[in-house]
Amino acid sequence: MNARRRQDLSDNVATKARILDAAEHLFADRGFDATSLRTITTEANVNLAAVNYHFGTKAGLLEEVFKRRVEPLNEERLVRLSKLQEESGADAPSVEAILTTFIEPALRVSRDPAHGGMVFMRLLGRSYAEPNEQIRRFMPELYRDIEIQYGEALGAAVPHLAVEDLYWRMHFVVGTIAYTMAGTDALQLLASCPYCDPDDVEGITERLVTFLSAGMKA
Amino acid sequence: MNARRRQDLSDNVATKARILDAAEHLFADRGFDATSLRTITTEANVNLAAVNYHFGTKAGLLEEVFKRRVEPLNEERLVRLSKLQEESGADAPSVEAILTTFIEPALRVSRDPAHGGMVFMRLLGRSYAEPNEQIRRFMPELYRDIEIQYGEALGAAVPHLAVEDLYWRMHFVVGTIAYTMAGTDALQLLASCPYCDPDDVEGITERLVTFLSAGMKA
DNA sequence: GTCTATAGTCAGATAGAC
DNA sequence: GTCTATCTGACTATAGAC
Repeated sequence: MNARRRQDLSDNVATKARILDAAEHLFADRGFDATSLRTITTEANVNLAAVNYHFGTKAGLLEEVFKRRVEPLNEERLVRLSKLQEESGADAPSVEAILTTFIEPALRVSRDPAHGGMVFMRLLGRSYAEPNEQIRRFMPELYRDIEIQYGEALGAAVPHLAVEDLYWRMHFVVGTIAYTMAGTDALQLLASCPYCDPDDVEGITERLVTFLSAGMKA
Repeated sequence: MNARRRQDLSDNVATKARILDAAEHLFADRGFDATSLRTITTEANVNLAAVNYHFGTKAGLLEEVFKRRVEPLNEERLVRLSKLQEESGADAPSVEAILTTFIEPALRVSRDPAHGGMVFMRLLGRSYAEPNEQIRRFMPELYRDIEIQYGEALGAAVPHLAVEDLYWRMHFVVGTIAYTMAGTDALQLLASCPYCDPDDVEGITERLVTFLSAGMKA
């Protein structure tokens, strides 16, 4: 009996996870609208009706795909930011150090296939610019604490900046990171760079921090 | 007879233009997949079959929507860049001056409703991150000359930079501009900024140039 | 919790009259 | 060049057996 229940539970979890994995991958590759439930359930090796059973609607599935990755990611960012602020004592942490606590957790995720890896990062990057109603509704919620905490930290790091300048620059920072995550080959706009390796995540991170810190302090 | 022919021609042009206008607006608001030909033709006050008659397919319409705006925009950019280089003579133009020739034409377009205005800019910004096959195919073509000319100009302006660093920074620049154009309220991620006015296009341009130039020269 | 079968809707595209 | 009418196919979602 217990074995049976465990089996049921494990199947249940595995089914949900398989759907989430397939959806994540397909949404990242083709976009939300262009991905049908049929394609998702086929790739996940589950029945077509399973999505509606487990997630209610296709939009519900999309939301779960994001929540599963973004919540732990942002928690880690806030923990690192707190630690950094404690270590700095009375001094405000540097812009570089603050941005590093924001970017490095994303870097870690992007290298860990078990947490979505580059696939989810691509999806996340694209989502910042998407008109999809569902995404526009729940994403700001997922980022509320991030905005507040990083706004305060960066404000202390560049106190000479007017408030509106600070916010615009934070906006630019987020945009740059989002587009970089969305895939360096997103539009192959810079297709001709023979030296650029999109898989060199550490190198990109370093370049991002350098570039963004300079802009932030300008 | 002549009057009749002129009328036909004018109807033809007006029909195509009305379809393009409606499609541009609806694609920008809802995205490509989420916009049906029925919605477009209804808003344009033309018959459903007109899209297929004039543009072949829905994808063909999308391509025309982009071409109509991007080609003149990029031509103006290249003219300004050339002029700037002539004026500078043997000296390389500054990063700020180069970026200004890139951003200002977009600014001008965004203020001119007759050329698409903010609506098209939003669509264009989003398109950089879109997985749509059609867009990924024709956009790099539209930007080939831009990439070459600006790559050379910026390379001369920051000669200390390694080639791969230059390309990455160009990528960051394009990403930031695209994201900013995609709509400052794209995800309302920075919703809480009480001072930020998304309609203050000159102010945003100035801030963009400052931010990006600092990053470029870091 | 999983499956089959299907309802109900809407999509892009075209044939053929005018 | 424009229109009506319609084809064909795909989609999400659900009811109900197991």
